[in-house]
Amino acid sequence: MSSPQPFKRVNRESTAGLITRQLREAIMFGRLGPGTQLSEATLAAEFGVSRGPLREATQRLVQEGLVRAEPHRGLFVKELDAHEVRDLYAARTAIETAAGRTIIRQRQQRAVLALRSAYEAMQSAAESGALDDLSDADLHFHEVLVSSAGSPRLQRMHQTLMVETRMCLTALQGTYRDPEDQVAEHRRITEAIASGDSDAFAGAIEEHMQEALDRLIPGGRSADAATHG
Amino acid sequence: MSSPQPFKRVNRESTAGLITRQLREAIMFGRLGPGTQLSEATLAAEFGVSRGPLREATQRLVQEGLVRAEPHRGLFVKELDAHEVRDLYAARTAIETAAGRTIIRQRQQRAVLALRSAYEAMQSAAESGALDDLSDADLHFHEVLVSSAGSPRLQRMHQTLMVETRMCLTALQGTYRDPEDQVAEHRRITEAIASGDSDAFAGAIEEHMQEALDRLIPGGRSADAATHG
DNA sequence: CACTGCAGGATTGTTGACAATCTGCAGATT
DNA sequence: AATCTGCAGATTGTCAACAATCCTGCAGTG
Repeated sequence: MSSPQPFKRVNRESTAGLITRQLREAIMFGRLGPGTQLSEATLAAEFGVSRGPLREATQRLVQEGLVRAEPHRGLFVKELDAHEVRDLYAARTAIETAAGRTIIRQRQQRAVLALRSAYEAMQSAAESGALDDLSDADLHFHEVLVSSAGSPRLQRMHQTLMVETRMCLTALQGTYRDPEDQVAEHRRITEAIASGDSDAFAGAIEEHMQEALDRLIPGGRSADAATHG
Repeated sequence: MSSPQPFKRVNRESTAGLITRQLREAIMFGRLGPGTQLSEATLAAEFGVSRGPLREATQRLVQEGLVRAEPHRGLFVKELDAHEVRDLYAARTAIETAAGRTIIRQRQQRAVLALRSAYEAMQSAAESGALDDLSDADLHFHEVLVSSAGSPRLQRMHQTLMVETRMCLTALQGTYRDPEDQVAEHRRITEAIASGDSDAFAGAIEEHMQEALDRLIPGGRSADAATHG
């Protein structure tokens, strides 16, 4: 920013906001596994607050789709079955494709630089063999992709999806993947954007998502539209 | 649907849910205009409930992006400036394009039928000169488009966007538009999907959104990326 | 032996009151 | 005259208790 502004804004995050963030992270990284029931009283005691702010926090997570609320029953961490995971990646494909196309249409050089930088972070993480860092860099790459499009709404929707993505990755922690491949796919995405080839980019994203899906749902092929509300 | 299910589920909507819906509608249709401050105490009294459930309801609206919360200041109905409206339609374009492409890829005949039906509803509304009905049918068409893709996440994100869209339409109530054009654009969209031409469809949607934007922001052309945090 | 009805225990949904914070205005000061 | 200080009023943020609802297990009955 151009204005100096020597002091940071004082901590103005609401209690509910703090709790929301902590719970979200706990869910993301599997400390609260899928299906776990969240007891308001227990959590409130743990956080050292009353049930009011805690309720507010959980309601936010419900709206984000991370927590499922059954009336008078309780709150449960959402479980992602194969169908859900497919939907998640379909939604991500939609958002990220749109973001990339926007970047290409606007010929945003800054976005290309940011993506290259994010890509290089992945590369060095892969070289040093830090798999956790590589995973982080991977997610970060996709966040940069969407945020570069400059659409607050797209970005907000994407953030929610990325939290769920992290849940998936946490779930298959321990599974292995060739870091080379992982980096190469992102290289293709980056270069497609850099060269301004919109269709090549869309194809690369599509393939990338399919790749991820195949790893997450080994057996799953078709979505069988039979039981389809 | 095929399963009979002779009884509807008993009314199990929480108080907060009811209030959320009412507030949302009030905002959508301009009964609570942009910038209006929402007083918790006043609203709670009007709804005849305590501040607890009401707070829960407003929090949901905040997360949906319809209401802006300033800490210790109050809640304000969000105002959509030109930049926001552009973003809104960009996001809609992203979602609806993705939905249509999915439908085309899966060759969903049912979706084509549903779209044709929605299109015909627009047509008859246009012929009878019922502009409000035409407007409703228009929004319904886009909802059908997205819901036909069968992606819960896409649909949920789209619903939020459609509420904001309705806000925009409410704002320019009284402005006129040739119903013929409006219907024709949706005809092009429908036929592009029916014929399976993915790129033609994307073009039709793009153009449709641009058309709407031009009407909403008469002077606005470029998004000037200068002040772009 | 299977089904129905009911209390026990626990959880959520709701309420009204209390505390912290912000805005705007009156009054004092330079 | 302009600016700063402090108070009043109003609003939100938080809390602990009350009421309604739901699940579980057991006794009773055909």
